[in-house]
Amino acid sequence: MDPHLLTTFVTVARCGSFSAAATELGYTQSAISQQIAALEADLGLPLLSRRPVEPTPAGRRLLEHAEPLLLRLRAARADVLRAAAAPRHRIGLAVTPLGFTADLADRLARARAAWPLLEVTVVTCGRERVAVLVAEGEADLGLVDGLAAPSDPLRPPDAGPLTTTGVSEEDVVVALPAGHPLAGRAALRLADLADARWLRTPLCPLPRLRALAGDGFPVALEHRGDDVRTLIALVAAGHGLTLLPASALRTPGGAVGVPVSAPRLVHRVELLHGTLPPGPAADLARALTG
Amino acid sequence: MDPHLLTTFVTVARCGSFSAAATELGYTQSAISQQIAALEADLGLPLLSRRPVEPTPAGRRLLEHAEPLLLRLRAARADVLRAAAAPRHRIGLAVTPLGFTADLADRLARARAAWPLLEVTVVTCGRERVAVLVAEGEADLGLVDGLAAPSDPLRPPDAGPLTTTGVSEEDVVVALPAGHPLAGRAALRLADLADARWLRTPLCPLPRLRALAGDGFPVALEHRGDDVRTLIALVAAGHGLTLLPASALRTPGGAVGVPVSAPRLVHRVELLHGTLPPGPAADLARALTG
DNA sequence: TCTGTTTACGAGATACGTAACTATG
DNA sequence: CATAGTTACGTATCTCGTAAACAGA
Repeated sequence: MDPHLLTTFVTVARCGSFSAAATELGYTQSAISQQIAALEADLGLPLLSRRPVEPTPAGRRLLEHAEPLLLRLRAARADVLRAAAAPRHRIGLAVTPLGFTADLADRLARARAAWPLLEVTVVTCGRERVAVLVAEGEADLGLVDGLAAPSDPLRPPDAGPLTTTGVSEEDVVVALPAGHPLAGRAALRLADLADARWLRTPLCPLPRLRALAGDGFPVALEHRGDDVRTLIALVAAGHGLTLLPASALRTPGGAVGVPVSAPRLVHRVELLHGTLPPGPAADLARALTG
Repeated sequence: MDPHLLTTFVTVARCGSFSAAATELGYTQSAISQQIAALEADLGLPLLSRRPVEPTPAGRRLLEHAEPLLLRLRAARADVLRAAAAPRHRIGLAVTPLGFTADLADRLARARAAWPLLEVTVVTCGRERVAVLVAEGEADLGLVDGLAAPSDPLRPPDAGPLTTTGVSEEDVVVALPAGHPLAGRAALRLADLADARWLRTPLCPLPRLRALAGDGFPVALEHRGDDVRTLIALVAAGHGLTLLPASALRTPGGAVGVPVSAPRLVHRVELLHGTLPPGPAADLARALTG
C-alpha cells in the first residue's frame, strides 16, 4: 500500500491502459506492470483485469479509498510546509462561479483597500477542485456554493481537516425563460417542476437537487463550463430550467427567476481553509466572513 | 512523506526517544536516525528537537496529520481485503461500555437465536478504539455512545468512510449519592451543577460536557477504566458526580439518578461499520438497528 | 564519563530500464 | 499479425546494520 504504487494504480485505472499511464508518469510500460504486480501481490488480490484494462471489484473498492487518501497525503504535506513558511502577502482565492457573489466581491474590494500590500489571485473552478486547491495549499482560501436546507452545512469533499465557515445564505429561484407560462408566478414548488426539462450543469448539480426534492428533473441539455451568462442564455432560449441564487438573475438576460416555496432551500456559500497562521490570509478570511 | 517514515516519526514522537522507537519497531537506532533524517530532508524542516526528543512546531503539525492518515491507510487496506474475503460467521462487535445497552444485548440474543451459526465476539473498549477496530476490520460492527443534543449525530473519529446509524436515544440523568441534598429533585439543570465536583471518567467525557453545557465542572477524582459499576460505586461514596444514561442507574448500587432538564441532552448510541457485504455481518447490523 | 544520536561504510534488497517473450483481438 | 502486457536480467539506487565518531547531561 505504498502511495507510490497507489498513484500508479489510480493513473492506470483512469487511463485504462498501462502504456498510457507509463507515459503520463514518465516510466516505462514495464515499470508500471511491475508496480501493479507488486500492489496486487501485496494485497493478494487482482486489482485490474487486463485487455481491456479495467478495475476488478476489489480494484474499484481500492480506488474509492486511494483517491481521497492520496489527496490527504498531499494536503498534509502542503499544510506542514505552509505552516512553516513565512506569511505571504500573495493570497490565492479559489472560488466556484456562484460562490463568488457580488457581496463577497465588495468585501474583497474593501479588504484590498484596507491592506494595500495584499495581492490576490482569484481562480474560478468547480467545487471539488476548490477543495483540492485549498487542501494542497495552492489556494489559501476557498469559496464554495451549494444548495442546502436552511442552516444546514454543505458537505465539502474529504480533503483533510479543512475549516468551513458559513458566509451567506440566499433565496433560490427557478430560472425560466421570460415568456414561460409560469414566469409570472409569485412562487413555485419544486415538485411541480419535477417533470419539466432541466439543464445538467455544474452550477446546479441535479443529483443534489434530487436528494433534496425527490426524483425526477429529467435532463434536456448538458452544459459544461463555469460561465453563468452562458447558463442564463440557455435558460432564456428555452433549452431547460435550472436553479440559481436570486442575485444571479438580477442582471438582465432574458430569463426571470421565480422563488422556490417548497422545499425550503437556500443557496449557501461557505469559506474553506486550512489552519491559517496569523497574517494576511487570516485577515482576509475574517474580512470575507465578517 | 512515505508512510513508512511517518510511522517511524509517530513512534519516535510517542516514545520520546530514537532508541525506544527502534526496539519497538524492530530496527536499529541508526536506522531510525536515518529515517527521521530522510523525512526531515524530504520536507526541508526539522521535525524533532533532540535531547530531549520533542516535536518541533512543524513536527507537531505533521503529527496531527500523520496519525489519522496512517489509520486511514490501514483502514483502506483492511476494507479492500474484507470486501474480497468470504463472508464469515464469526462476527466481531466492538462496544463502548455504555453503548452496549440492555436493549442491544437483547437484540443480539434474539439475533443469535435466529441464526444459530452466528459466532459473536464482543470487545469492550473506548470510543476511539472502537472506531479504530472497525476501521481496520478487526471488528465488523461497533457501538459507540455519547452525549448529544437530541437527534444530533455523534462525531466519530475520522477513520475513513465509516457508516454510522443511530440506534437509540435515551434520557440523561445526573448520578448522585443516595443521601445527596439534590437527590430527591424531579429534575436538575446542568448549569446549577457546574460548580459541583465531578468525576473525570472515560464514560462521561467532561470536555464534551463543557462543550454542550458551558464551562465549569471541576474535577474531584479521576477514574480510569471501563467499568460502570466502579463508577457508580464512586458516585455512591460521594467522590463526585457524573452523567449516565437513565437505564445504567436502574441497577441498585447506592446512587440515584435525577433527570437533566436543561440543556436538552440525550445519551445516544450509534452503530458503526464499513461497507458490509451481504452476509451475517449485514444481517446482524439490521438486527441491532431494528 | 555515560547515554544516546549521528555519520561512514559495506551488504543485501529494491526498483527501474532494455529487450525478449507471450497472449489477445 | 499487431498491439499491449509480462518476464528475465543487468544496473543503479536505496535501506538497513555494524561500528566508529560525536555531543549533551
